[in-house]
Amino acid sequence: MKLTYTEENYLKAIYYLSEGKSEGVSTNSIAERLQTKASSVTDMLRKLSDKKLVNYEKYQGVALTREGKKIALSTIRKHRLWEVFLVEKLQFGWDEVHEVAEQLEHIQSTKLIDSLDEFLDYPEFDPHGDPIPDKNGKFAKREESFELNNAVEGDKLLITGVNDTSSSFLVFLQQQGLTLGVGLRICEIFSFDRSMVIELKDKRKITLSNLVTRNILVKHK
Amino acid sequence: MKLTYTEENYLKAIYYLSEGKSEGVSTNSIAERLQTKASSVTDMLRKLSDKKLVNYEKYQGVALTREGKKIALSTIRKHRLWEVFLVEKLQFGWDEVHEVAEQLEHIQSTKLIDSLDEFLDYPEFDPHGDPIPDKNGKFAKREESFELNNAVEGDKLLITGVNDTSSSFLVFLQQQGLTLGVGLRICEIFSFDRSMVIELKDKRKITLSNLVTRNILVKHK
DNA sequence: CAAATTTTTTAGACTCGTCTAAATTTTTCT
DNA sequence: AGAAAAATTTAGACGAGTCTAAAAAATTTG
Ligand SMILES: [Mn+2]
Ligand SMILES: [Mn+2]
Ligand SMILES: [Mn+2]
Ligand SMILES: [Mn+2]
Repeated sequence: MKLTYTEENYLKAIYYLSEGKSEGVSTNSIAERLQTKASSVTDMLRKLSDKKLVNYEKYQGVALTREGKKIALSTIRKHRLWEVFLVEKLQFGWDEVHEVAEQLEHIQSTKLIDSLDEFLDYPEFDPHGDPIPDKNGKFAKREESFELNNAVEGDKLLITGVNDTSSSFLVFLQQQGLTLGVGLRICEIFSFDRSMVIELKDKRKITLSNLVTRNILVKHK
Repeated sequence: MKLTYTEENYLKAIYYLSEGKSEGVSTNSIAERLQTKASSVTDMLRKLSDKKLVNYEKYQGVALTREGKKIALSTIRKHRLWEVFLVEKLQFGWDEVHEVAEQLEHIQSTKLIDSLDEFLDYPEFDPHGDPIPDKNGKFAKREESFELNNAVEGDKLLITGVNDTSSSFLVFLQQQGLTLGVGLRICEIFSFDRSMVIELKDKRKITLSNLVTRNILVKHK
């Protein structure tokens, strides 16, 4: 089945919006995510439904079919592999890769993506710590990660990912030296606003607001 | 200026068709090259003309403006750099790269292409021996290359490129061990059909028809 | 040179993805 | 429940890129 750029983006959006949730995904949430109008979404849902990529009933929200999910995962796989390529091989910053990967993920060639996977030595996580589906759509589990704001004083942790992948947040983390794989220790947590003082390997102490700690994923060292 | 995939393909086609020639490029030749209809070409020429990317007068053929040529060269640069990437880094065969490069050439990111160029160590030629324009659109000259059918008995030569980049021709050459950089010596030329017997480094002798030799570029060793 | 042929453009239509405005259905609130 | 609000779909339109069929211009030929 040959899909357009746009159809793939819709499937990916529906996949992300349905993560966790058991009900169908709403028209408005898709519209918001794709920066388009609800009426455009309705049109596309009918089209994807005709192609048996989603189960869609008027006013009832939408869910991916097995085939639709397969395509969404394949697109996510391509996106994340390209992000690894950009960071590892072309020295992009982790805040710079998303926009380009958004284009590269639509290149159609099975051989290309499998060769790229091999060239990158079968990475399991992208530059933001998100797991990369393998050829069959299986994820490596992001082992016992949790959000930094749930840690307690004294914890020694490693950064494994981020929840917010916006450029501004990533640049902020980069400036503070907080990147994937960096180790840290919780020195102090202020209960009145849940802000935290953490210490890095080089003894530098940094204070992070709760907004920040909620968006950093860590695991125990 | 943000161009569509299709507009870039038209500019590239016009560039190739105008190489050498001094008159304008004909509507029909563009249609044939892009596997479309003359009426579609006329529509697009008007559009490109409005954007000042081509000089177009009804019934008079078309030529690229300075800006149009710049975009065509940038697209060709991207195409050829991606082809080098696919062959050098991802182990594609030289017959397999064109189709994928046709997609990759439309990815929009200056940083991406400049980083790729650096990553590949600023290659001057693509896997078919075609020169890669630099950032400013300047080509490395393909030094004193000529078509193999113009060689004479006894010549010792190196393969520098091909005229025909069709998959079937490239697979044929590959099978015969005739790839870029391979050395050969002309043993004999049969005047009745201009077919040639050549000898490779490993002493293997191969007979090539004139159709083949016309499509292989060589230089003196 | 005038007729025949070829090339090119125009006219009108179609698909895709989008939009605005209006209608309809569902949900929320009093 | 019934009204108000919110969510969703429908109707109708548009631009990009394509097509076929027909008209117009240019070129070739007798
Ligand atoms: Mn991304
Ligand atoms: Mn995308
Ligand atoms: Mn090519
Ligand atoms: Mn192309």
